Amino acid sequence: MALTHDEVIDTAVGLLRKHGLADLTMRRLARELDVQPGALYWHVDNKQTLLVRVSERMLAEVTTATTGDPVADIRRLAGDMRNAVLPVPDGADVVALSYALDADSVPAFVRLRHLVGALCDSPAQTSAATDLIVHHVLGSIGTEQDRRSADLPLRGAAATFERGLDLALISITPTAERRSAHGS
Amino acid sequence: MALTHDEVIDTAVGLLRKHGLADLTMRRLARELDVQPGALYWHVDNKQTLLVRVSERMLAEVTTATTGDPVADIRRLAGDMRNAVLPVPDGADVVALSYALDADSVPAFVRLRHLVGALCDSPAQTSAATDLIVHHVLGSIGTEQDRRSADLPLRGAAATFERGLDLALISITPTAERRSAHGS
DNA sequence: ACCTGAACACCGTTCAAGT
DNA sequence: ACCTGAACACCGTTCAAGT
Repeated sequence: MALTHDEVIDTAVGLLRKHGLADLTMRRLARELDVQPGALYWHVDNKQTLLVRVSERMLAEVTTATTGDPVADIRRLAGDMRNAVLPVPDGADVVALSYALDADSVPAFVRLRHLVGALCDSPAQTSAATDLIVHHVLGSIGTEQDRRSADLPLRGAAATFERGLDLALISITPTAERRSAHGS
Repeated sequence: MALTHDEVIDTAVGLLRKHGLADLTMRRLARELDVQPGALYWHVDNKQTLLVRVSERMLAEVTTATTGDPVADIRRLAGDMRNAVLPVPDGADVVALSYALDADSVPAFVRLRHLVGALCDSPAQTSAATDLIVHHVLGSIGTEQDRRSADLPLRGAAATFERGLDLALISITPTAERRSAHGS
């Protein structure tokens, strides 16, 4: 039976999940699929675009329901992204690449932008705030993954992630709401 | 004359600056220095620690003078980091690695943390805000470099960088100061 | 102390040729 | 249409042996 594009991507995600980027090579991927390395190039253009597809697959299931409160929704969405990417070694690097090259094709990013937009006055502010949040989410995960792979202590990674996210949210939350959020 | 550690790092920085990570290989580095690849391992443990030293070298000259206003100083320091890293292809990735593995050995990061601390009430808030700012700075640069190397348009990268930084600063600036800053 | 030579176990990508 | 076989031009790292 012939290889499919999806089969290639799924196997690539599995390889990344198990061993990280160092073992996600075109040759290892081919071995895993019992084909010659050259066969992969019928299904993907090159390794870079393969990684973009891998990133999209990793975030495909991050589609939280809306509660009506944008701040709460952003917090959940960011948390879900973290949960999806953190267990995949080097996941943050791969996702950062796809955010840079093709952010619009990742529903989770599109949705985040939409939620942030509900709190902002201008498109420029929406862009800046979305970027700030994405950079923090991916930066936190990346640091955590780099430290884990070097066997360094993680200190309170989850808490630092949440606190940084809260700071980013404060900057786009009207003062009135902010006061009530602090009280809760 | 014998090779020195500094000579190895300097040549590595030059290679990164000219061609990016894809051409900063141990073998290419050895060729540039007119030695056999194995010789490098007398001077550095492995490629990963070489990259950490390269990052430290890249940021070594980012040591802006203090003006007394922490917000202005943070803005300058962040801008100087951007100017130092942006022209070096894949520089953001390399610096992110060293921030994760050994942030305390990079004076620019230590100084940023100190400046942020002057605006925060607790060590936990200082950590969170420093992380937020560093993630934004490196994330912005990384996105810009990924897009540049893929020949994609950069849109207003510099403006988005500044706006995101401003948002991060708002979150740790007392309301009173914020109002006067907006007026200036 | 510092480096060479040579090896080991790999890479991404291309492309004529097969089916 | 989809894949093999084989090549091209590379990798990071180790280590006995030389000076």
